[in-house]
Amino acid sequence: MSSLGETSDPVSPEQRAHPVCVPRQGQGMGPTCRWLSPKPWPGGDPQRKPAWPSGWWGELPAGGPPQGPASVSARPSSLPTSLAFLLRLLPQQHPPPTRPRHGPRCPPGRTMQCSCTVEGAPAGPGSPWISGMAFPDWACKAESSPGSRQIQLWHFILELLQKEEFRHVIAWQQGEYGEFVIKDPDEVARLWGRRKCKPQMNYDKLSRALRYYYNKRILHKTKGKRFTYKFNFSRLVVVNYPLCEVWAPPPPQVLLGAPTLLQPALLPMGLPSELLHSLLLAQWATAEQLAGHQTPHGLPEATEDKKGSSSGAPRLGSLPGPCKLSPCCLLGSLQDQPPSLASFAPPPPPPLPADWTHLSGPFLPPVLPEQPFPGASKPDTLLPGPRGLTGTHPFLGLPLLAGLGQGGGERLRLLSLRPQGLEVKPCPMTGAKRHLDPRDGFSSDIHGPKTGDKSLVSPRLENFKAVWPLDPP
DNA sequence: CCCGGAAGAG
DNA sequence: CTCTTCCGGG
Repeated sequence: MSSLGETSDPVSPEQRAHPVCVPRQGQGMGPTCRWLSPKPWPGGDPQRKPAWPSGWWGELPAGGPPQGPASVSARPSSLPTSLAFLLRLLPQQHPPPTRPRHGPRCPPGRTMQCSCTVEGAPAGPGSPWISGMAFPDWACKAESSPGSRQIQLWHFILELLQKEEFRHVIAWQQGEYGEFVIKDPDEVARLWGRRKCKPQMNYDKLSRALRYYYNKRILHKTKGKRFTYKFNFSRLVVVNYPLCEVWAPPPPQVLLGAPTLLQPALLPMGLPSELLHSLLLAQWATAEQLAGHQTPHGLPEATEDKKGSSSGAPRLGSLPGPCKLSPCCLLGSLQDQPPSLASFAPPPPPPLPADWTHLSGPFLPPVLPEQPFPGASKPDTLLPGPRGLTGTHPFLGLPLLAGLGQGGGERLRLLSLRPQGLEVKPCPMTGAKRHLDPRDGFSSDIHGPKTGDKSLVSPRLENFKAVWPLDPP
C-alpha cells in the first residue's frame, strides 16, 4: 500500500509548503530540495516561537542562512541529515501520487547520482524520495557537503524497514528495538546495488558495509542470529538532533496543577510528534540496550580508533564546526557527562496528555501488544491512542513510555548528543561550558539517576525556549 | 555466516 | 569519508 517507488508528479498544496525535491533544471542530477514556500514547520507558532527554521531544510543562501528569527546558522548538511530522513518517514499526508512505476535505473553510461527512492528504482526526476515526503537535497546530493553525499546504507536500510512492501525482505525484529532481520539478504543486496548502481552488489559486500558501522556504533550485530543487526538509534536520531531536552509529559493533573514543573515547550517547536516519538524510542532503545542488555559486542569505549583514524567518531549527520544551535550544545554526550547530565531517568508513569496519543511510529519497529516492554506497566493503564493513526503500525508510543515509567515522579530526559567535532560553546544563559567527548553516545552512566540534576541540566529552560534556534555570535 | 584487513573508487 | 571489492580466517 505504500507508495514506495512511486513518485509524485504534481505537488500538492500541502506539499508545496514543505521542502521537496525538485529536479535541477538542466541537469539530470539529484534533486534539489528547497522550500517551495516559506511556511513554517507545522506545529510551529510563527508568532511566538520559531518553528523549524525555514533555512533548516532547504538550501541556504550562499551568503548565509536566511535572516529572521529562526535561522539556523549551521550548515544545512550537517545536523539534520538523519532528522531529515526521519521526517521523511513521517506519515504521508497526501494520497500517494500516481506515477510511472518503474523509475530509471542506472542511466546507461553513467552511474546514477541519486535516485531518491527507497527502492533504488523508481525515482522520476523531481520526485520526492518517498512520495509526499520532503527530501532535502543535502540528504542525497553528492555535492551538498561532506557527510551527506549519497544515500548511506543505514539510511537505505531504514527506508526499507519503513516500507511495508519490503517486510518480507527486511523487517524489524519484534521485541528488540532497533533490531532488524534481513530476511532476504540477496534481495536486500540487490536493492542496495540497484540503488547504488552496483549490479555486482551482494550480501557479502553489503554486510561488509554494515560491519563498518560497528565501529561507528550505528549498528551492531545481534550475535547468534543470522542476518540480524541492531541499530543504535541514539546515533541515528539523537546525535543529530538539535533537541535540547525533552521532558516526559507529566500526568494531566500535573499539567493542570503545576505548569512549571515540566517544560513541554522545550521540545523543538513544531517537532512532529512522530519524530518526537522516534526520539523517545531512540533513547529508550539505547538505554535499554546499554543498561539492560549491555551488548557484549559494542560497548562504546571498547571500539573506536583502532587505527588511530578518525573513523571511530560517529557522525551520521556530520556536523562540522562549532555548534551554532546554542542550547543544544549544552547537552553533550551523555557518556562524559556528569551523572546529572547523563541520567536517563524514567518518566512519570503513564498518564499522558491526549496529544501523545497521536504519536505513531512508522520509523521504528512496531510494538505488538503481545509483547509489552520490559518493565512496562499494564497496558490498560495507558492511553491506548488508536485514534487518528495514519499508519498501519500499531501505536507504540505509550507502551514504550510506559516501559520507561517505572520510577514515578522522575523524568525522561533526552539529551542531544554532540556529534564529533561539535564545539561546545558556553551558553550565554547559564555560562555553562563543557568539553565533552563527542565520540560516544551512551554509556554506563545512563543509569543511576542522580538527584539535583535538575538544576544542572535545566537551569533556565525557559531561556532555552527563547533562544533555541538562534545563537547570536 | 560472520569478521575485519587492505586497497581503491568516487 | 563511505562504501565496494576481495579475501583469508573463524
